[in-house]
Amino acid sequence: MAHSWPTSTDVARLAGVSRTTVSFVLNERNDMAISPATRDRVLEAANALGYQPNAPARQLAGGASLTIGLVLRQEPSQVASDALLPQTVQGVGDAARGADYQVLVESLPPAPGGYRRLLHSRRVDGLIVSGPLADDVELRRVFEDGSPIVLQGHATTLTAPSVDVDNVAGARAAVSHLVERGHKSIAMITNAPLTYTSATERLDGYKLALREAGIKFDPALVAEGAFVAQSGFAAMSTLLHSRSFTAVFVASDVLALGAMGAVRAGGLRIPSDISIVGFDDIPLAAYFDPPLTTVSVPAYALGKTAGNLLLAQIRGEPVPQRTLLDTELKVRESVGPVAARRQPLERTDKIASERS
Amino acid sequence: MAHSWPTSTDVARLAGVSRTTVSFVLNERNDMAISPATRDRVLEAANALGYQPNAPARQLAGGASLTIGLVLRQEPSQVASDALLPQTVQGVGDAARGADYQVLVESLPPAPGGYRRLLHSRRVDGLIVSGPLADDVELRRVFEDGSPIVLQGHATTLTAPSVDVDNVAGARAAVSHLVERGHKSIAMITNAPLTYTSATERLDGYKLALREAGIKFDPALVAEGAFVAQSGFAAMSTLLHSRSFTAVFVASDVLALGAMGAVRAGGLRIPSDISIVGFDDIPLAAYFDPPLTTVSVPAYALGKTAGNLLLAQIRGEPVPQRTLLDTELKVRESVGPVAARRQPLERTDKIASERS
DNA sequence: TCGCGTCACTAACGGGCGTTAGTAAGACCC
DNA sequence: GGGTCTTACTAACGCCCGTTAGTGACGCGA
Repeated sequence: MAHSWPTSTDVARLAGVSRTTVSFVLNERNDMAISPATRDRVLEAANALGYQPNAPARQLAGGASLTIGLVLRQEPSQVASDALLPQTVQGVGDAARGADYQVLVESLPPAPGGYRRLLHSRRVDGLIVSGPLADDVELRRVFEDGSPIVLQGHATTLTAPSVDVDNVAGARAAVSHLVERGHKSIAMITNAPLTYTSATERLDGYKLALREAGIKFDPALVAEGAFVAQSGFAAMSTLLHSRSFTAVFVASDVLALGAMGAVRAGGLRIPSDISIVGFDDIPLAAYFDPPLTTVSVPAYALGKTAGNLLLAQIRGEPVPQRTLLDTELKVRESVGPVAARRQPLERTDKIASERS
Repeated sequence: MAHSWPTSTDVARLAGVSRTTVSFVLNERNDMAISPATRDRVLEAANALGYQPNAPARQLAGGASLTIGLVLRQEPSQVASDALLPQTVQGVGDAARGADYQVLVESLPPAPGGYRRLLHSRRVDGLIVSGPLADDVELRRVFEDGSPIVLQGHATTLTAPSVDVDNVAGARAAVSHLVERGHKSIAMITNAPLTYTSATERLDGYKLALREAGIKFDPALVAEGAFVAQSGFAAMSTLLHSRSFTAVFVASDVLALGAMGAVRAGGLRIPSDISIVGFDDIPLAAYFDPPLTTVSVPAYALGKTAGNLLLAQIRGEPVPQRTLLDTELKVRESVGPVAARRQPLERTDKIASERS
């Protein structure tokens, strides 16, 4: 089917030199002297043939794979609703391109031996692992074996370098913003189950801001969400029917949109009845109704930083164990002054109904 | 840094056989007779050492790269706001995994020689190219050279196999739905500039539905959008101030959200004053206010189909030149009966202002 | 006992590249 | 003009695997 493309032997023959000379010229090795005339002849020949070095052969000869692996450990439903993923992937890609590397994306290999196969078979020089890892024994083994690895977005017992956004500080800023506007009764909807470190960290930031404001933490004001808008809708419905509060910190914009729907379904208005602050600043957040005040996550930078750290590690450079990127509070229109205290909503069945 | 992992020689030594025997056993070749006892010894040894064949060496010995390339040609800003991209990538990944292939993602190499380098250097066995290609001379050359290629989402003059959603039928269904509800004055906002085939196809579907309904096409009712929500906001503002209509077909959910903001900014309500139908059915569309009636695009299937077609092509099987996937109209709450005719809005400066 | 066929394996090569060791040719010195 | 030093190159090996040709052991019928 496909042609058999030219090899360095062809270039050598055309230029009338040995294959070794071709290799020296093309790899720009200055420790070996090549006359300018020969050099030009070789380059010209390579150009004329459209020669492209055979990557696997090159790697076999002792080089690197020039490829990094990006392993997405999250569930398919999670990645589908992860509005920041494209930006992160782009960041990784740009970091890679800067070092002439490629990116191999492996979306969730629950199969045992997943990492090992990739590294071991020399397909990749290192791995960026994103998503929940909990106590991934295999990953630990691979890392302790000396393979370059960068964790993205999740702290673990692993001592591998990790990159994440400063979830605690971001959540704290979000809740402090509500406090500054006079809110004292502030609920929270988590972005994920509390087995996810990003969820616990954002919860910690919430608690911290409350403590700083002298507000007592009330566990009943915290509802657990999970990745998709529907869970934000459900969590908000529950909160509205069980407790009274004037503001909510929803630790994910996607869930915040669902939560806003639940607020409306309850006949309340944002921000006059309920104020909302989100987290992530997905591209659509500025177009919610009302535009969502949220904590901006530098998704592109997250990917780029992870990529650069991995590349540094591959080059054998020392790398910090934990890198936290700053968030930024984007103030829009979903937060208002504190509303009059109200009673929890009455139960009505239709409110909690799902949407397609 | 990283260890030097076991090679097939190590396995052979441990099993007390030759390297060739190891290869026969591991590749399950039945044209060569191996005693069960030896077979087991080899497998055991491989297992004990955690042996993993060296991919580049294997490829050099005549095999394939077992990798397909996914080339994203769209602008960074486009991919950032492409809410369906994660699903598409997952589809491609699943198709690949089924054939023991990996996926190499190359996000937009505007550099000349981009495709060639990838194919030519034997890094990938084939390419899925998504995004605008217009008249990509280089891609044509590569394809005519016999390299397996699948185009995703864009018709061109190229005769390479392509996969796309049936944009015309989808748009037609969307607009027909509005017609059925009694609308006769229907505007449209395109999802992208008309140099993009997906934009012209959706426009064609719009025209087709109008013609079927006996409604005259009015170019002044069509505004051009471009990928991001802001452009939907701007296009809608323009339309509202220049023309009178009762419904809009916005050929992208992301833009539809922006458009909805413009409608509200004009003091109008959805669907009582203006009905809206979107396109794409992004995960958040069901949580817009009101929930958006839209044309559902099977993003995952799009990726999976593209992957499967490419793999078939790599295997040398015949492949259809054009594959169109069906859309499905999701009826939600953004379309109502036709409202009373009204005059265009008065010009007010603040309405067209940007949002951060 | 020889010839023949099967079984179970081994030796050796090829793939394309990087690289080390080595060689011929010219320049230079006394 | 024999020796050393530099310049400009080449021959040959290794990376690790798949694969083809070949070999020795063995059983069996004539």
